[in-house]
Amino acid sequence: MSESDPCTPGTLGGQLRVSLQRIARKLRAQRGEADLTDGQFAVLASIKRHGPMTPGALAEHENIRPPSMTRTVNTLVDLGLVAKASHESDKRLVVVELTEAGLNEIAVTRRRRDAWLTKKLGQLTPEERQTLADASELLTRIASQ
Amino acid sequence: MSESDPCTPGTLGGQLRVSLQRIARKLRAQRGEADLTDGQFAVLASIKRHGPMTPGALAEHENIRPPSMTRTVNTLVDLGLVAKASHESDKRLVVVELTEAGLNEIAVTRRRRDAWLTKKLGQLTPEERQTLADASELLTRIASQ
DNA sequence: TATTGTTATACTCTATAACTATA
DNA sequence: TATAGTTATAGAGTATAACAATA
Repeated sequence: MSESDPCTPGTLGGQLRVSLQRIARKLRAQRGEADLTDGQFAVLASIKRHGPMTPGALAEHENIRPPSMTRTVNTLVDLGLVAKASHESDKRLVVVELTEAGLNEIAVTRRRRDAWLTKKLGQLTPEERQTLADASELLTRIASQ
Repeated sequence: MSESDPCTPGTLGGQLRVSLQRIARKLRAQRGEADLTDGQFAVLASIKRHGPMTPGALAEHENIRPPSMTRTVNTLVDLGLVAKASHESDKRLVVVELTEAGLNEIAVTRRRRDAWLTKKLGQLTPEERQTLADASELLTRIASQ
């Protein structure tokens, strides 16, 4: 009945959820004024990771509806960060690909967003950083299931 | 060029940020149809944690502007989850407090939101859960600085 | 005159439904 | 007929600016 045993899945679940949401919120708050929104940046990162994709595939990937993705993609096109190409064989399809500027934007934005967390991590001990590195892998595994 | 040493603050920062945002997003996706929004729930949790507060204080707490908080609070009042009272001495102030229903809503929502993560944690080894428990504390410390 | 809260209004991101073009 | 993408329109949630009440 040690309800407070921190390693019971139930107890840990509640505690971990709170800490994860709190830090995620803090991370989000580091976004600069002229920065891309989370949704816009996620599209760039998705294309970089998985290669050029159709708007439909991007929408499914980001868990939003196709019309919303059309808007996001058009914004990115206007910003010159992605380009639309037509599919070779199936003319219904649009393929969204990164431009040079888009690729560069990913690097710049990542650097800026990492800065806050990197600074905080520098204040930890090597052991604590190792714990977070291990946790990072576990969380990625959980999230991908 | 061990750019990939996972315990360098810089490398870990990028990797951890990605995993944190991914899991936070997944957690958010567990929100049910009839569930409160994150902003609404945060208000309830904030009042429970810190006691009755003015809309202004809540707005500052949640990093949104006062007019937005007025809207959120009014929605919660309509739902019967909070109540507005007037301040004893300063009649400009409104004090927002939890109702019984609001207190109950916190418990129910927490239980529902914890369910998904708890299930995932049950599939880990005790050692892995300990790692996440340790990480949870570290992340809370980082977020509160 | 300063402060607190609210109202009026607009912008962003998302959604559903209807439309166009292609298979 | 079915599918991919888009356009049209609407609903949250947030913001800024202007206003009312109180200190």
